[in-house]
Formats: sequence, C-alpha cells, structure tokens
Amino acid sequence: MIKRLASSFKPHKAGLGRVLGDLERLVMDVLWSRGEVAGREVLEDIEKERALAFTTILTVLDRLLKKGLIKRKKKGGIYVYAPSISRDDFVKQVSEEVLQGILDISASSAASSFVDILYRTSPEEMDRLSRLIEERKKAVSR
Amino acid sequence: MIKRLASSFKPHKAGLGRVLGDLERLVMDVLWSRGEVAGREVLEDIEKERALAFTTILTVLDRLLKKGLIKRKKKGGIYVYAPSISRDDFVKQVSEEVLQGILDISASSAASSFVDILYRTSPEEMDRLSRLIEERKKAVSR
DNA sequence: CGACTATTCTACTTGACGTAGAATAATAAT
DNA sequence: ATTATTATTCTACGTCAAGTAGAATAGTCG
Repeated sequence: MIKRLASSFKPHKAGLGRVLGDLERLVMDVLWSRGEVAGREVLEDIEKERALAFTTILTVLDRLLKKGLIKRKKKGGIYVYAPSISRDDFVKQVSEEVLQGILDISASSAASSFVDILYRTSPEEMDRLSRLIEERKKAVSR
Repeated sequence: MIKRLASSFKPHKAGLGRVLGDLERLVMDVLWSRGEVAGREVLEDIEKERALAFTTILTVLDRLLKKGLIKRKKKGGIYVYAPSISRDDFVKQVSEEVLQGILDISASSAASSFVDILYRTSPEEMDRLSRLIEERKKAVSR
C-alpha cells in the first residue's frame, strides 16, 4: 500500500511535475511507458533529452523506491524497475488526496470554484458531472 | 495583484498549513484576526504558544511581505503589518489554483473523485453543487 | 547624548530534489 | 581464476523554501 502520493502539490508546474520532482517525473514516465526497465535503459531513454550520470538515475530510482512508487527485482544479475502503481491510479489517488485537502479547507468555496473551473476547462465534463451527482443522490435515497 | 498563492499545497497538513509554512500560518492568523499589528505584538501573541525570537517574527513578516500576502506602513515610528488579502479570499484563490491544477491533470478523474469526496465530507454541499451546475447550464444556454 | 527598540543582513538548519563521484560488489571475458 | 567491466550503494555537494536567530545598523525617546 502506498501512503501519501502527493506530499506536495505544485499547481503551477506542468503535468505530473505538480507532484513529482522534474527528474522523478521523467523517470516515472519511462517506467510507465516501458514497464520493466533496468537503470541503464532508463538512462538511455532520458539521455536523448539531457546528459546525466548513470548514478544520478540510480539515485532517483532509489528515492522512488523509498517512496513506494516503484518496485524492483533482480533479473539476470541486474535490477529491473517497474511502477508499483499505474499512471492512472497514481493520478486518481493524487487527485483524491488533493481534493480532500481542498474540501477540508472550505467545502463551499471549493464547490463553486470547481464548477467554474470545470466549465472553463472542459465543458463536456459538466454533463458527466451532473449525471454523477444525480446517480449519487439516487443511490443515497435508496 | 497577487500572483501565485499556492506555490505548493500539502494535502496532509492541517488547515492553511497546507499552503503556508507553519510559522507563516501562525503569523497570518494573527494578522487576519487582529488587522493592523506591529511585529512586537505578533510576537506577543505567538509567544503564548511557543518561545521565539523577535527577529524570527520579523523575518517571517518580511517573507510574507515579499510574497505579497501582507503589507505594512510606518505608524508612529514603527511598521504595522496587515493582510493584503482576506482569509476568505486567500482560501478562495488557493482553491482555485489547486483545483485548476488538478483539473488540468485529469478532468474526468477529478470530477468523479470530487463528487465522492464532497459527498463524504459534507453531503449538504451536494445540493448546492447541483444547483450551481443547473444555474451554470442555464446561464450558458441563454 | 545615550539607552532602548526596530529594522535589516546574514547565516545556520532541515528536508526534498538534482546531481554525481568514490567505494564496493557482482558479473563477464580472457 | 584473475582481471576488466558494470551495477549498486554510500556519501556528498548545490539549491530552494522555511524555521530560526544573532550581529549590525538605524531610529526613537527620555
């Protein structure tokens, strides 16, 4: 079980850089897209963008390991790393933690902002949202 | 105008400690509850809880000043500090930034989580939320 | 003026990352 | 098996935000 994915959420960074360090995010992206990967391979992927030392990658992998985001096992003498949570689940859990955090601070303010922003961000989602709410109400009254 | 209030949101801290450092939050609470206050007075308030040096308070006030969260002016020879944004507005803006950040990552996942959590956190808000949505829809179709 | 207080500067600390070298362990090649 | 090559672990330095506070400087008041 993974405890807290979003120890810190930075709204003004890009994508999952909101939750992960820049390099950590790059590394996770490699693992999420390739599955089981050796440290050397992670480096090779990332090196296309920027020059880094092999040990830098290993350090990051080690930290991700400690955070519980990835796991590893020996395979033919070397470690191969793999995500211990899918990208979707990660996003989902992070959203939940952050939304919970916001709702705790101010449910009413969050609710109206949510509608405003959701409408701005993706109007199509609004319909889905109201359907979700109706379903939820029914489920409750039953 | 204040740029980014929530440079980092920590879901697992308490209250506004999610957005501010612990001491920063204490200081802001003093200012929010008392309005115009001198550094020395802030210290006196906070000292009831924990022993701190006067300069520590001044440093924090200075950092809050740089972040734009408070302002100050000379009054009878010394500076008095005051919030440059109300607590409610602060909370509102932070919510917006964070919600926007979450929605950018995944609108659909955020929408369903939002309903789940809102229902858990404050079911009464659900009605308000669905009313908000209906209003919004009307406003748009008009 | 001199004592006292306020303000500013500078700095050390911690924790999360980014970054990587040195030391050590393990594997492979000759 | 002995060396050459990699992999892994350790240790460490840089940065940034925030907590913390002393030293230096400036301002106020009796």
